[in-house]
Amino acid sequence: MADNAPLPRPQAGPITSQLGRREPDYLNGLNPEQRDAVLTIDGPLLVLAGAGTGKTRVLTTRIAHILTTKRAWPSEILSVTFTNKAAREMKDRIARFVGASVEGMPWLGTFHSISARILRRHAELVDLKSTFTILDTDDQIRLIKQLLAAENIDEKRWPARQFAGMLDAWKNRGLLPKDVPASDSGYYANGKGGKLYHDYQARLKTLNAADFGDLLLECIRLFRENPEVLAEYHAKFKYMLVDEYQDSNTAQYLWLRLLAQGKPASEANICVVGDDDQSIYGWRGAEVDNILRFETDFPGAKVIKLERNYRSTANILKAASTIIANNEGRLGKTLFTDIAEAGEPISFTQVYDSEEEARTVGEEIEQYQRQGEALNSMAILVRASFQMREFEERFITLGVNYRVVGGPRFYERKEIRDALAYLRLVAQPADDLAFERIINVPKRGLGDSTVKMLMETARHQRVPLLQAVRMMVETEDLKPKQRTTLRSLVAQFDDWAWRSESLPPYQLVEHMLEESGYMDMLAADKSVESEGRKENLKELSRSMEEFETLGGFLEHISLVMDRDSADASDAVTIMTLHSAKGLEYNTVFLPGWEDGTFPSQRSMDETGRAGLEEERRLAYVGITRGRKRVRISAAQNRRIHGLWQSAIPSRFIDELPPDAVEVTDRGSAYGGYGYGGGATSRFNKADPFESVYETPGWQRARANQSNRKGGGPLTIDGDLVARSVDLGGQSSGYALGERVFHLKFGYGEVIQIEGNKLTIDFEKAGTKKVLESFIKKG
DNA sequence: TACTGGCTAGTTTTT
DNA sequence: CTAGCCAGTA
Repeated sequence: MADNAPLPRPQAGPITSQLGRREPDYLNGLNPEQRDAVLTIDGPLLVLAGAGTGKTRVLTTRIAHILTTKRAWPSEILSVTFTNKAAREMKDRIARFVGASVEGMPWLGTFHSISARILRRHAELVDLKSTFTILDTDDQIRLIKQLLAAENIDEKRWPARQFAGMLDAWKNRGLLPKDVPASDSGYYANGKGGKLYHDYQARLKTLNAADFGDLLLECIRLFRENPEVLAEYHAKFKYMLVDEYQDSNTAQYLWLRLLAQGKPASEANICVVGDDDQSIYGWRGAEVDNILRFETDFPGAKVIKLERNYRSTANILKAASTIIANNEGRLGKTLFTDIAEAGEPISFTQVYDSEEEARTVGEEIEQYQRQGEALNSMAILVRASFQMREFEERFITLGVNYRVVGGPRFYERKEIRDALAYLRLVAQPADDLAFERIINVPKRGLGDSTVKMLMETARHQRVPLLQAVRMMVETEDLKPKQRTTLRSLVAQFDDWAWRSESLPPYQLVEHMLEESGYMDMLAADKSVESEGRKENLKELSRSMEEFETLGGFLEHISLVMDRDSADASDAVTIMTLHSAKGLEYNTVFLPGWEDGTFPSQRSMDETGRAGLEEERRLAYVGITRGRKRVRISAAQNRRIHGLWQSAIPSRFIDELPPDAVEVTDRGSAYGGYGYGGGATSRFNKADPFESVYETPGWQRARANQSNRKGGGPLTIDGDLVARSVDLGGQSSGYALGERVFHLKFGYGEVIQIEGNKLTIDFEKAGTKKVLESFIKKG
């Protein structure tokens, strides 16, 4: 963590210099609502900030205001964000207001980094040591696999990933092992889910480790079980601020509530900022309800809506607002702008296939570039990452510079994780997961059987693996070859541990990689990737230069996993809609607006109407990223899982306001079948919304369905799916005991029904949970 | 212990 | 289609 360093005492200078003025500088240029949000600092406050309405500005100015009016010291403000990027941006902006003295805002950070900080202070109260390791998903899976093996659970049938997902969901909901309802834990591995969770937690304690979920969950437990600790934080935090509140999950909500309990709810100095229309992480446990319920949680809360948009043209705002208006259960905001000119209409282009889509987008990008637009000001936002490849390929042939945001992150790359495992083991010799990772990397001739033996000893003696190695090399149990290898490995680690006292971390890692043979391994590797891997390791060492202690660096990498694209070159950005939240571009391309792709079929199948609404919010996020220009496209044909499928334009196209949209249909020119009677026809109707279900898109959707082979249930209809989900299993088209047929699994019998998910005992494939839409009556 | 073919599964991912 | 994982073989 960058702010781990001792804090400089805040300087009174810049603060007092602001006092005595009637109208501080930082209030200049704020609109009335923004100003209100900045100045209302006592009592609960909910700021509903639509896209591009100056949310971050309000948040940072508010902090600046609290500081300059001396209502609190930097260390007395708790300010929470979801991403490191947001935290960093806030720090930078506050520093600009108040001067460098704020560099030391120690409690400005992500939920996770702040929780980790608190936990390290009171680690012993939650059965950890303050040096505990933070596990990432990779370690988590490895650990779960071990537990599954110990329980003799078939990994094929009960994948570790699935259990990791369940664990995550439980922790997101703030549930300790004892709190998980039996109906929940009973499902996995025939009722062993609860026990596994319990064992998993126990294992974490012996490893002196916590996973991401634990950072919050254990913090909550700490507060609940130790009121005196909680009281300490009540006294400490005079003001609380939360960014992107719509993305908070139950655990984060509980965490905040506990910390806000120092005062009666109606007097809590808590300010949450968010936009219910940009809640796109429901599938990850985010509860939009948290923001919708704020006024109930904190009675008398003031609500301020920021609706004046400073980013986009009127046409873009109109399109976004019209689409999002189709959602129910909103707090209801409408964006508006002062800019008189409507700007370019949103364009919608239908193309023959995804290849042509990439070609078209490529051409347009080159055209805008010729007109003087920087590639940096253009972005392609896709629903799913598989859509990216086609654009990348096209840009390579065109020679257009591009940058992909997302994908495997730097710290998740294999070679980086290997290097980190070496470092972790030096910092924490009890880190068994790290040990297992590198014991045979590079290859040392220490295979499964040796590792098994070591683990056996470790378990019996109740010591970490590295310690078990020390014991084993003194016995005759190992084969001579392995014994020699292990002996020198231990000696190496002792040497590294000793060196770590004097060498700065970046030199230590270079030394270790060289000495361990890792670099030799890469040098011997003739594959294309090995060069890149070496580069990455160099980059790792470079990034470590600013850290003085190994512990400080490790904390940083486990929590601050951001992929800083330090790349300053001019390039088009390709990324998912999810990662685009919070960003803006002059020109935004939104390809792949086909029903099934976007909105994604799976979202609708799994969560029905709620899923569709979240997809719609994604559309809203996508459109509002554009400042000047938004260009939507849909392919008539797309290859999914290797086979070509014809697709109809997204239902969201039908929800766009016709007078802000311009339609072209390139697809028909290529002999593809267009839809309706000419591309623009449907937008010429007096009121395209008089019946949404009569629009060509829908008619085609319906026609498509009745033609589907097998004539399965209408899964494309959000309403129908939603109904079956909402009624909690009563409305399934299937009955318990019914014989059904699944294209892949064959015949089987329905043994459980949950909404549109059926558990079926297949004759050949065993028991599986499948979506109703994938089966038919047998 | 290390490699290679066959098989399976296949959204979104702030920490 | 294709990438990642496991099981069987050298």
